[in-house]
Amino acid sequence: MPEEAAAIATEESPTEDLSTLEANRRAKLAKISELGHDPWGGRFDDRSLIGEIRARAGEITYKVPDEAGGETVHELPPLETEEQCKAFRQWKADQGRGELVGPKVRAAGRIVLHRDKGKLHFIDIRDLTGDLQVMVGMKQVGDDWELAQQFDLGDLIGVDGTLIRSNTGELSILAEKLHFMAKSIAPPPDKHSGLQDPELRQRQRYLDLIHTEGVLPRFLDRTRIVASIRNTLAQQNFVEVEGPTLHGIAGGAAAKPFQTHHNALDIELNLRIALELHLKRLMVGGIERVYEMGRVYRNEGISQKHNPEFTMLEVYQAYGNYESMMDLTEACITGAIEAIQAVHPAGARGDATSEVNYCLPWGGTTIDFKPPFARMTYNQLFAMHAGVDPEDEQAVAKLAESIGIPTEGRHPDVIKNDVFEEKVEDALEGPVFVTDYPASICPLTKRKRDNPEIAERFELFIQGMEVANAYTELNDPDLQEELFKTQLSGLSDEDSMAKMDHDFIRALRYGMPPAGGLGIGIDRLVMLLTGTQSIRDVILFPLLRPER
RNA sequence: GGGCCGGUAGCUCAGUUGGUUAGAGCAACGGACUUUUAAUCCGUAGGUCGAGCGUUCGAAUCGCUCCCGGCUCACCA
Repeated sequence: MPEEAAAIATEESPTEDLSTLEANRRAKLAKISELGHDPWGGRFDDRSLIGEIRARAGEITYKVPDEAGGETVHELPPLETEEQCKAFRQWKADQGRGELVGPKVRAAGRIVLHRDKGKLHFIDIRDLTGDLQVMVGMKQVGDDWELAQQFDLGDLIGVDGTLIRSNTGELSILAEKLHFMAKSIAPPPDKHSGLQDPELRQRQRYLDLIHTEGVLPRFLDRTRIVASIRNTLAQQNFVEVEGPTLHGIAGGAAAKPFQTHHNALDIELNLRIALELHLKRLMVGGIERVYEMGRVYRNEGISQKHNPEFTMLEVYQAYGNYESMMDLTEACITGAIEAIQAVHPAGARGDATSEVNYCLPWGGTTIDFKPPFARMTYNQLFAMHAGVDPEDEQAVAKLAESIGIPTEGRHPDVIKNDVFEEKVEDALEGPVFVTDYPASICPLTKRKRDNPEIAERFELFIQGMEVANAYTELNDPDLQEELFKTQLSGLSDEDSMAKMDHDFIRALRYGMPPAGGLGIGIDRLVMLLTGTQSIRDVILFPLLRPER
């Protein structure tokens, strides 16, 4: 053979033995077709969820025919311990005849374990609601026995059979008819340890959902939390809307936007960084209680608490103020806790009562969400955790210097706030509503009537994380315009004119009702309510570098 | 961007001071088994040790560069 040809042959062979595992699975796929089954399945009506099937365990009986031609129906004893199972097997043997009788059931799921014991296979299938054992016996399934030989871990199958218990008490479907739904050509991860590499877990989230314990329930909890918040808001007559995500001017927060371009209009656009300005326009339009829960995009760093796209809830309530938003925040969070606990049996969390447990695990500790949450002023917390009188500018500046915060030529309140972020926020285990912020660091907030130094604002801190932020909103268009200009004063005229949202100011000039406004970071709230330390574990597909 | 740690079979991981042909479990393949529980038992096959360059008689192991990831600090909110 010429050298070149040999080189080509070896170059090509890697693709072929790239995976003998895959080749084996493809061979079985072909065999399934030969046996007259569609290896990619089809509609499968009237199946029950595994959770529903498990709930029917009590219907299983043991029928013993008697001499008169009738039969005696025996209820099954508890079969939880080895002794109980052994005793039941002995009892069955003593009866001489009789059989387990259970309801006919139909299930579908993914094969996650496979124990092949000669002419009887034990197959564990998994669906959204849990796992269930299927017993496939050569005698019981007849022609489908050959199909069962083509099953691999990861395949999706359907089963018709009788719900029974095995000799060891395990609830099982004794299969009578098998159906093939889809072949897993790619081999699944280790059946026991699953995926460990955090990158693979995020990149191939589908595998993580199937194989990593706790992942699917956590994301289902996320969905329940979101649904519950919508419920709470609906009950209080808030109207959900959908604002634009493409903004000419990305306003409503101080963050770097992602930039994009519209071809037909030939204009530059930004992905939104906040929901605020359009929701306020809608309040002008008469939607007095309005909210949006949606994705915002910030072109900034990634950390355990930051993903470039995240879900934000913003709520505005006409004729309310920041204090109305405190009650609403509490209602949303406690409602969400009740919603996720309603689906987890109380015992599963080691809690014998059926009452809602507001103490949720977090790292090695717990967070007590029992309402009402603590409410403390900014200055109180400052004195408590920074150990310095917040009114004493000299002492605050001295403390700032000592922890490396620059003070030269900066506003005392700005220095104070740097110290607050450094010394106080991390110490706030919470939940605690921090109120009465210095007005100078909250330019877009209404001030207290009796004390213009204090802004009507709160932030909710839990475990050092800022979870919610609320204001009594500014509705004076002239003042708003003024503050926009001040905010942009560092930029060139060209830039500042470009960034001034004139339409928003124009809207305010038609009169926006006085209102309370609230923002909640949904991802962070989900982290706290599910005991998850990383934001990437509550986002199904966090941003990753492209695969190389 | 800085510091620390890591990348070995499809998956989970060992691999000594640089020393023979790189190992195990699971998964796969062949065989036994109709009540198993990560089934078990016997046998077989499976590797560009992240990539490249270098040091050396000899490199998974040492050095340099790069790629990828994790943790952490910084940045950002």
